[in-house]
Parts: sequence; structure tokens; C-alpha cells
Amino acid sequence: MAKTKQVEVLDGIDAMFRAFSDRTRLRILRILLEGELCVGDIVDILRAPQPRISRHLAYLRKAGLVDVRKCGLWKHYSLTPAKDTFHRRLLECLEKCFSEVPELKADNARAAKTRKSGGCCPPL
Amino acid sequence: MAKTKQVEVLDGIDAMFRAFSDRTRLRILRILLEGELCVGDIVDILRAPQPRISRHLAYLRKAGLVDVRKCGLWKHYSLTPAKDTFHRRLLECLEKCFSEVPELKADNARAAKTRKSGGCCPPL
DNA sequence: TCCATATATGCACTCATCCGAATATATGCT
DNA sequence: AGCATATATTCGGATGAGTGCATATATGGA
Repeated sequence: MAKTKQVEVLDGIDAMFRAFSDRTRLRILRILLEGELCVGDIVDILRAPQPRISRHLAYLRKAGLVDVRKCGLWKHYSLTPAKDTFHRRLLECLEKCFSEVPELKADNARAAKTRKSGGCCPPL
Repeated sequence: MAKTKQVEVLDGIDAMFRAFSDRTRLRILRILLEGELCVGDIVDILRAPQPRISRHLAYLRKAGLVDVRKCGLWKHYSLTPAKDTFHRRLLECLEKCFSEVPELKADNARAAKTRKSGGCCPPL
């Protein structure tokens, strides 16, 4: 009777596409393309409230699109390496939607600055 | 003051990803990958109510993903040729989500049969 | 004109999604 | 233990998306 599901998982294709269909999540995914970031940095870069970012990160985790690495008080999120061809193709879309979404350029500029200054917590 | 927008258009990336995030639309897009089909044929292939198909086709039209060709009483829908790299990449995802979504195989089998028997209306 | 067929749309309902604000949890420091 | 910082979650409300059913529009034929 006990639920066997330990970690909630969103099933398949639908959820993956849906992950990309929200602007906040799209922006998160886009900046993670250049490497991992901790939650606080993402919050600063996207200039969005922290709970909102955390919620969307949870979604992306359930959809199997991002991984987490704990480092003391911080959590570093990174894109999950593509598990199959579909996943790989989907990630390729990310690189290309750059020019289409206005926020992405500003995000990218801020992300570069954050990375240069080392972010919140020393890398692995 | 008058609205300049004649034909409703869904803006950009978000809508495109969202178009793919609904199972019915995904199935429609998938069978259109092999060539145009009229509404009635799509209804038969997906075994879904006609209004549902029409509504989703309207969505796909607004998102710039499908084109329509009128032929007497029928309307033939086809995938809009990719307008840019992003669009192309997105369509490439379609080919790859085949094995992941169960319905797609059955749809494809029925679509092949429909095409072989000529469909509802002679091609251009 | 009247009818049949193909496709599109209006309406009402349900359910999911996104959100802000507040609060909870986790970790490390003193 | 007590406090500060980083991240996650809960709650309630607003909005939007998907659906079935009924109906509207469009086209062609008798």
C-alpha cells in the first residue's frame, strides 16, 4: 500500500517540453548551459524572487533536466547531461533560442559577470 | 485605436515549446512530419473527437508551426518549413520522441495506411 | 434553394499552473 | 544553544489550458 515512489518524477516527453515552455525555466536552463550555478546566483542573475527560482528548479529536477550538488550551505545546479538523442536535441534548441527571447541576453551578461567574480562558493 | 493585429499570433519561443507540451498536439505534429493530412484524416488517425483536433490545429497555426491548404471542402495541414535554426532544431526533436511516447507508434501505423489509401482528397 | 459533408467555434466546467507572501528546513558559525 | 545565511515548501488566490457537447460556418452538389 505504501507508495513506492521515493522521488517524484515527471513522466517523459510532455514534462520535458513543458519545462521549456515557461519563461523563467527557459532562462534558468539557458544560463546553466554555460556551467553550474548556485541558487543565489541564479536569483541575482534573473532578478527574480528566490522562492520562484527554487520552485522552478524543483520542477526541472523532477523532469530530469538538472542535477544538484551540495556544497555546504549552497546548492549548485547544473544541466543533466543528455541521456538520449531526444534530450540532446532538446538541449540544442536552448542554444538557438538566444536571439528570440529578449531577457536572455541581459541574463547572459550578468551570468558572465557572476562567473568571473567567482560566484558564491568555490567550485569543486 | 483599432487593433492592428489581424490574425492572432502567439509570440515566440514560449508558445512554440508549449505547442509541443500537449500530447495531442505532439501526436499531430508527429504524423505531419511525413506529409500533409486533412483534418478528417487526422481525426481518424488519432481517434480523437473532431473539435479537439480542430482546436489544437488552430493553436499550432497561431504558433506558426503548421500551414493550411484549402482544397474544396477540405483543409490540408502540413508542417511549416523551419524558418530559423531554432525552429529546425525543434522539429528535429519530433523525430526523436518516437520511442518515448506510446501512442506515436500506433498513430504512425494508421497514418501509413491512410496515406496509402489516398486519404480524403486528391493531392495538389 | 435545400441538403450533406468538412471544419471551426462558443460555452461551461474542471483541473493545472504560476504567483507572492509567509514560513519551514538545513547548515555552519560562535 | 542561539543566530545568520541559503534554500525549500506551504498556502490561497488568480489565471489559463484542455475538454465535451452543441452549434456555427463554409463549400459543393442535387
